[in-house]
Amino acid sequence: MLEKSYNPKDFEEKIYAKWENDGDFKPDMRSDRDAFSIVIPPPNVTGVLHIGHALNNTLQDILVRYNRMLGKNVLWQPGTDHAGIATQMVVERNLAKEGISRHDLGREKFIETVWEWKKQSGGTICRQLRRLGASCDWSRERFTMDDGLSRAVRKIFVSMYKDGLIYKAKKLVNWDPKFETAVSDLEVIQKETVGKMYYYKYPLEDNPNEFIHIATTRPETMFGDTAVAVSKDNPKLKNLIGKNCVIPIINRVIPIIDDEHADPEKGTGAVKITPAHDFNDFEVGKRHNLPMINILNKDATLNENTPFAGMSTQEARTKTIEKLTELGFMEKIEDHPMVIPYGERSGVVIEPYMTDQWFVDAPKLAIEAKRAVADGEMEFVPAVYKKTYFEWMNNIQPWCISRQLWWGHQMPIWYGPDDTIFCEETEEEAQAVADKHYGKHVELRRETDVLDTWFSSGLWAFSTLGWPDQNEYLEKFYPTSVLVTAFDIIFFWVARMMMMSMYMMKRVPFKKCYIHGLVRDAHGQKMSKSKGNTVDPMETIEKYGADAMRFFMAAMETQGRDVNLSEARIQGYRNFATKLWNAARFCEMNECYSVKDFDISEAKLEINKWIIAKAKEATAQVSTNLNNYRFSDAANAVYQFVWGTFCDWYIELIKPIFYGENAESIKETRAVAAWVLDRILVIMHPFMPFITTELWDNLTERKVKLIKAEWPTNETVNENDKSDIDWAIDFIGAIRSLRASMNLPAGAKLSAYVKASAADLDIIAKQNALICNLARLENLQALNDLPVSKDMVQTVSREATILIPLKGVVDFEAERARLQKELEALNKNLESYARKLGNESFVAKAPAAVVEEEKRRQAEALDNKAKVEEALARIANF
RNA sequence: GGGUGCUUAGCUCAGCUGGAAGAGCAUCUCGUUUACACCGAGAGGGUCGGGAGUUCGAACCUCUCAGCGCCUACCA
Repeated sequence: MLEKSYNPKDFEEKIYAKWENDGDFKPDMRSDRDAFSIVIPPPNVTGVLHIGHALNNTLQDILVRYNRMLGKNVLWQPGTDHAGIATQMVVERNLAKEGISRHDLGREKFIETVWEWKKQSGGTICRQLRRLGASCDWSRERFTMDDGLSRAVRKIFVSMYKDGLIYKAKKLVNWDPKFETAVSDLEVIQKETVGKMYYYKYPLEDNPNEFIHIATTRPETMFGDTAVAVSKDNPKLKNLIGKNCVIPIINRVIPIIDDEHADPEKGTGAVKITPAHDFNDFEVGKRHNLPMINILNKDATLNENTPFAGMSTQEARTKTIEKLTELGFMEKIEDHPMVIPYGERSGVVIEPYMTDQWFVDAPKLAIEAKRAVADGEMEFVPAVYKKTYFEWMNNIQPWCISRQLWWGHQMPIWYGPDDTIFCEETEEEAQAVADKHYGKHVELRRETDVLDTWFSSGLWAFSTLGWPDQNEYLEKFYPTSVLVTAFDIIFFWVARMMMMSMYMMKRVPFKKCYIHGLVRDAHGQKMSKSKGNTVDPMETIEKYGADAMRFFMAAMETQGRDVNLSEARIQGYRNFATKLWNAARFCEMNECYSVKDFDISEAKLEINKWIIAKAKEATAQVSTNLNNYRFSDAANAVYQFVWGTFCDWYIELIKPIFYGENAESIKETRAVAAWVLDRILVIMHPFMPFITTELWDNLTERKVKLIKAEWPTNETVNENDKSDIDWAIDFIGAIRSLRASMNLPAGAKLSAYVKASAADLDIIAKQNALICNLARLENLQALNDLPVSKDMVQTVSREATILIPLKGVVDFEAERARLQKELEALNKNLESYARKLGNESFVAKAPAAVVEEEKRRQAEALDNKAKVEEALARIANF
């Protein structure tokens, strides 16, 4: 027996453990069925499940479970990302608590500590994914720093290096002074702020009483200036070109040059050029062969090339202004809106910094990655994201992949004594090549830099499947079927996977890419810790169950839009689960058990044929919508069928059968009810895997597990099977509505009369008991020649007129008002029909079916109007 | 600056190829019935941001105005 109430805590974790132990998530490698595969967007190993993961993984799990039930051979490949900076940060923070820095430990020992940490605490997010119900094949769990995946990284690195797609260059890069490493453009967050614009002047070398006026937001960088640029198109300043000016304080002489970068309209028209600390100036410097003076240390303090060595940029800025003011060069300071770059992880100001770094030739790799999308080999869903993808790919810059961190894939680069580079997959190979190169044994020095985390993530689609080793998983599951991810990592990850995969595999990593939005709070505000509006999905699961949260995610996921999290709505879906639970209890109490080999086509009762047709229809809707990644439409189709059709109508309609005496009918109805409930469990399983499994396992002995039950396809629905009961439902609705509007006590059993076509009367005759029961009627009979009296209220359902005698209790005023209102509505509609049908071009140009439909409505409305007028006439004098 | 999206019922949002405006929550009535009050029945509520155009017909297509958002960018 099922418990009296739905309590997800009783079974969710238990059921998950059983699935996993039974190996239900593993693909069948001997099967030759179609493959369906997804690689999980690897969460950071340091991560805890946040609400965005809950959405992302719910959607994946729905697709995975659906396809598994469709009979495909399914692999959902899980794993985690080593998350270079993030992880190093966490471990460093832990060490700091004990007063230790990573430098105290040294590189090797530190890395050991990170691995130790991973062993202790790295599994959190995977445990949480299990709690959510994610049916990944955990036996294949991978980590981007695993031996196999590391080998993949080295192999592709070497290959790209040898193909000239990876190169070393001394360039300005985004430098994070906190972690003392380069970061990529994408890891820099631009924040709008109101800063200051500083105006001051540099004296000319040949005449210290003449000045060139400068405007800058960063006066402290003046010690790195190696020129001042003006445009030759600037009539006021062009005469200065070719002269020299003097940087105050340090009294260094620099040239005034002509460069298009100096826009006469902006600032003072003259720009100080600091090639080592500004991306634009760097370009100017290259054009004019200017010296590049580095004024910063790795931690962004000023170095000995400045008078303020050791100070932070802020301190130095204050000092510089003081000094300039003192010397009389300062002119004015204005507020100035500007954009300041911050490190995504560190939160500190990013400095353009001149260093040796390694780059991937992204513009070249982008060519094939773009072509694959343009040719439809990889398709974005929704398609708008294709634009975003191309927009970025068309403007892509070389990708800085080297990081001066310790945690990550150390680059397979070795330097010879004369700094010759040897790039090989292993140290032995590099040594061998080097020895041959030098003609003798030499000492090699390994590059200390590690790779950007996203380098290894870019290989995820094939490295997790065992590449570079040829194997059956790679064979069967690559390219993967679909990647499900949020739009914020299209560039970080999706684009890089495309580039890496097209380069190495010559095939797309996934055939489709489903992009979902962000999870926001109930009012569409972005969730953030500072606003205090974050929601912990684990708490939500604790409170309402994983199924309720999953259903919520599915029901709210409309293509590409953000999801607003509403606790009320999650509670609503918990209520939905309760509803299903109770419906199942109803079936159980009435002995509706699945009948082996029961043939639904043999159902004879109208009501049973009806629900079977509706169930097939709902199944088809869910299938179609899931096939098109329309999660909310799929979820709503299930919801509507289960609650609105099965519970609200079918269960109510079959109660009289169960309370009656017809053994044949009871037997058939029990079998059908059980069949429909089973069908519900099947089509609901991808959304709510736990409750459906619990019910599946408890209601009857089963031959198959629900997780592997067959998802029905290509069923035919006989429209005739639905029509009578649909008619009766409308009819019951009309009576209920009439009763409510007339304030007739629910308890009062009434008689009713009907005037209708022979066909409709036939339905009434057949479904009399059923209608009377739900409409609370004593009896319902055809109105033949029965005199119509004033003591009757009237309503209309489709073409049938319903009359209910109310001896002496009719409130004529209320009834007149009600009928009058109905009449007005009909007249309004009739006007619109007449207008349309009176329009010659409508009749001539609109499709015949549309015109016919309009005519039918007109006829129906006219008919109803006559009936209402009749009723009004009847009570006219009371 | 470039790109891109949004504006529909009190709230949060659906509405796929243009053919009589929908859901959930909230609100208001009413509760005969042992599956369920985490419930049931009924009802009210929208000139689909403003304007113009295309069309027989527009929430949907075009233009325009207004407001909001996101991504991206080197404006000293």
